[in-house]
Amino acid sequence: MAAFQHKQLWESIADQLREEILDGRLAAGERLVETELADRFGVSRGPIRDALGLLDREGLAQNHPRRGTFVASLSEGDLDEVYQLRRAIEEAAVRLAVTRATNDDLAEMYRCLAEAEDAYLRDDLPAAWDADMAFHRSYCVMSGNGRLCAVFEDLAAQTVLLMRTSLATHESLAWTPPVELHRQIADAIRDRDAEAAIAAVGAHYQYTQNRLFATTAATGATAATG
Amino acid sequence: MAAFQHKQLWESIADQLREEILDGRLAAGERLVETELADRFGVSRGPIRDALGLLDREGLAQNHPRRGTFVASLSEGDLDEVYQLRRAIEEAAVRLAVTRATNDDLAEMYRCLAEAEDAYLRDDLPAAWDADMAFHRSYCVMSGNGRLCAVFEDLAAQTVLLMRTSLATHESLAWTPPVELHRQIADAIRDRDAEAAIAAVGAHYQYTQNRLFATTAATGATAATG
DNA sequence: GGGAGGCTAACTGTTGACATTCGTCATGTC
DNA sequence: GACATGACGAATGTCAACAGTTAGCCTCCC
Repeated sequence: MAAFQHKQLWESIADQLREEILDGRLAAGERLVETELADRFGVSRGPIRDALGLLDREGLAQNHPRRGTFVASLSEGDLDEVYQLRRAIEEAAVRLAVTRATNDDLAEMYRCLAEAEDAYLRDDLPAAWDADMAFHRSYCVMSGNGRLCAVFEDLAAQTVLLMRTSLATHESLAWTPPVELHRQIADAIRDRDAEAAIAAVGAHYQYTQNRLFATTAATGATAATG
Repeated sequence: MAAFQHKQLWESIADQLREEILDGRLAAGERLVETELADRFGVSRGPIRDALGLLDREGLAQNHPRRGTFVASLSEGDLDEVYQLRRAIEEAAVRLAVTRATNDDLAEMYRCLAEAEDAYLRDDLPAAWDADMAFHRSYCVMSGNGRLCAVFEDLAAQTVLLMRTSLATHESLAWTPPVELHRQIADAIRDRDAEAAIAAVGAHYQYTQNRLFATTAATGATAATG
């Protein structure tokens, strides 16, 4: 199951590009020229195309046939979609997690939670966001559902991209995430209370979406993109 | 927005292969040799590789690096995963659908429902399954969430594959789907009652999973695959 | 006779090159 | 002066070929 398998060339390239997109080194909307990337990575265009294809399906890049691939530039409509889906995914995740979580799982979850809270107190926002995502990831993994985790990972990456790009310029988005709501989720999972856990996830996203809606409404929504 | 865009070669090939996999012409576990497919479609291996890559990410094929691509053979564990995710996705879909559904949308949904019921009465199981899936699809589209629809489509295809393959030999799987539960979903959406709609979807999947669990438990679960 | 080792064939991963298409710029006309 | 038209350049889609690896089979040895 865990046999070490040679990482494909295009897989490594995709990892590298994904990191750069999420870091912001590759700006949203930037064109990804196959020949340039091929030169840069010292490979031919084949693996580059495979890597770009993966990023396209992950939602981090957008491919327009015969016109090229661009770093995804996500709109506020995309933000809505991502958060709606994340709520659905995570509600299902906690429903399963309460029945499957081991003590080690719970410890890992609380560790992420503590790290996030600690980072907030230190005013280290990037670290806080990372730990926050790790917390959400922890109970998705607990669900034991690989497909669910895969969808979560895609949405997590797109969330990071959303925060990194246009929407990040709205300084009001650098708000303090609701640590109290996070703790409600964690405690409900620990107590094996499915209904409470689902309600806590729902409350979390209700709060987040209200917050985001207030922000985007205040700045004036730019309607359509791509 | 709806500009006619040239369909890529690999996209057409993926469509064709997907159809054959879901039809059963390509059996589960069967090897998909790139050179053979290239000869068959009269193209080179490039577009074939792209098509297989798409099917891999859709869950209809499984690629083992350096060993080849095979038609996915899904286990009972996969069945659990798919249904857990479908429940999550569709609960979210109806929550959104109740706020967005137009009269035309509702009419289309009830048309699918009627067609499904009609097919059941005619004992035309394949047509019934198709109409059933079209019913589920109808309210996913209503959600207006493109990412949600994309995930649904992947899961729908995998559901068809599950029914077509190993599990289809269990004749008890050819049960009469719960038309009453379907109607509850439809009526709740029509009445713009989100809570009732979500509950109806939950009840539908609770019933289905109980049914499937009873079936697989009775036939003896074959534990792991791949 | 059974098992380990090497050999062969086939397929995948990758590469470089060609043809087609899209965007851009310059030119000509109204 | 502004718009439409044509040509040029560049990048993508596709193709054919090479190298590395995997799986299967045969042979040899115990």
